[in-house]
Amino acid sequence: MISVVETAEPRRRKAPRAFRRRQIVEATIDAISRFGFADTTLAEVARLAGMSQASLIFHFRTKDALLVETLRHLSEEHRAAWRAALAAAPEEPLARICALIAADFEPRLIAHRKVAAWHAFWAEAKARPTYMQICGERDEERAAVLAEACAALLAELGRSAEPAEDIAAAIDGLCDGLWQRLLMERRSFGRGDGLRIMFLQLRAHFPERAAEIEAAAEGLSRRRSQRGKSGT
Amino acid sequence: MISVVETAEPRRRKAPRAFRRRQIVEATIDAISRFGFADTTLAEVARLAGMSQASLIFHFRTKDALLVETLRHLSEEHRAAWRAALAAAPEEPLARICALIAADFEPRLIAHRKVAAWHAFWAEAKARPTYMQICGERDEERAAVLAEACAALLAELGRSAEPAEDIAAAIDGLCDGLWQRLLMERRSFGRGDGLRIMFLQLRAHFPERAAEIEAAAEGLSRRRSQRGKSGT
DNA sequence: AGATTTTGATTGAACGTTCAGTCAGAATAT
DNA sequence: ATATTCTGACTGAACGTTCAATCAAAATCT
Repeated sequence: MISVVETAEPRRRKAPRAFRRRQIVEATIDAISRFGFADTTLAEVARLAGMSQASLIFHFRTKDALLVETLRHLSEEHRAAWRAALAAAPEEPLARICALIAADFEPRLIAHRKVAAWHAFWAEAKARPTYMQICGERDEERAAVLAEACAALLAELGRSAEPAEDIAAAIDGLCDGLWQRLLMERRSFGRGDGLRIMFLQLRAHFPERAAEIEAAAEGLSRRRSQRGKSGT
Repeated sequence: MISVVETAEPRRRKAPRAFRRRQIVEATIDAISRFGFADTTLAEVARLAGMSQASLIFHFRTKDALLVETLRHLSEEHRAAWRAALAAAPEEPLARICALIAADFEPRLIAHRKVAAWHAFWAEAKARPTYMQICGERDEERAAVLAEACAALLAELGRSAEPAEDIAAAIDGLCDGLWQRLLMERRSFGRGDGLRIMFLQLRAHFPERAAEIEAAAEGLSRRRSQRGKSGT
């Protein structure tokens, strides 16, 4: 439970730059999730990464740069996940919405380490404009796609008068809220619970398509069991 | 914008214990909301409170104790708010649900300072069991009341088969998610937006009572304008 | 050999906490 | 009423610790 990434030959030097950086970023996520943002020190990150404190400073110039890189890593991973899910989904509004929701609850993304780190950055973002910007970019893009899909679906249903933006905001907001629950009630609240509630809400917003939504939910909980626990 | 609580005679010594403690707690909320948890130092809190660093330690024994007291203060304030709202609401399930939602968006509670501080504590909670416990107590109680009201409402509507707990979780989760948006998009997202989306979701869950819900929403946005900005 | 990567030892700054002492006002004595 | 004692509130200066960052030397790779 100490080192994050084990190599076959434990003492290989001169690992590729990118590999070491990634290794350090993962250790940073671990440190933040275990000790919180305030108590995450370079010494602790170095211990978790299995290397010296000076090495961290060699690869990232400052602690701040390391933290920014870590947030950017989380952000990119999340963006890649929902983009891939969207690309794989059929060109149909409801399917796209379901894909976005499912992507947000992929086991890899909601691993406790990462959810904890996300929240730490979010909380700190108000004080650091850089964090705010990185988080903001990520959210805006996804929110736009979701709102678009909602608008298209409402048009299909002859409900164009209703505010697609607000329905999208409700879906997006519930995602965030359930992520928070994943963090706070790790033992009693898992991926299956989150997905179930998301799709319950989706059915409430689009009762005409309840059957399809139910089917999509079934498909998801079938492929993976209740609580996902994969790492990266 | 510097001192939190202004007194008529600015330099009165020997202020009542409780008064000073409160003054310090408010300064702590300010410091956390401005600089983040990691950069909140006793020196800064002292500056904001307009007194010496040593005085903070005199009133609270340690920095940790001050932080715990601050979290407890936020928690109590929130609990008092929804309990009062519940007491004032008619003994009718839907009205109780509306009251709980409205209470969560009272201007006093969603002042930027407080939302920011809440999130900072939530993020640190995973690393500090004490925080987790204080946050947990608050949530559990409210969630139970909300679930009960949902169950009663479903019974009224002849929909007892549906999972009241999950609908309550969806409502609660959206509250949390929208709070997060209040924090991240302070400029573009206010109390009115939050309430509008909350009631949109509520109408989706209980379409039979859409008219009443609409009326409740109207009543709220009428009494207070779009974005509330009260202090304390 | 020369460039790159890694590290232990070190440094200066910042932090929470301690402490001896000041001050104002209440309590008590005269 | 005035003087004296006592106590809780408050402070500035200092202490010991912790932390991010530096650096020169060692190890490794090309």
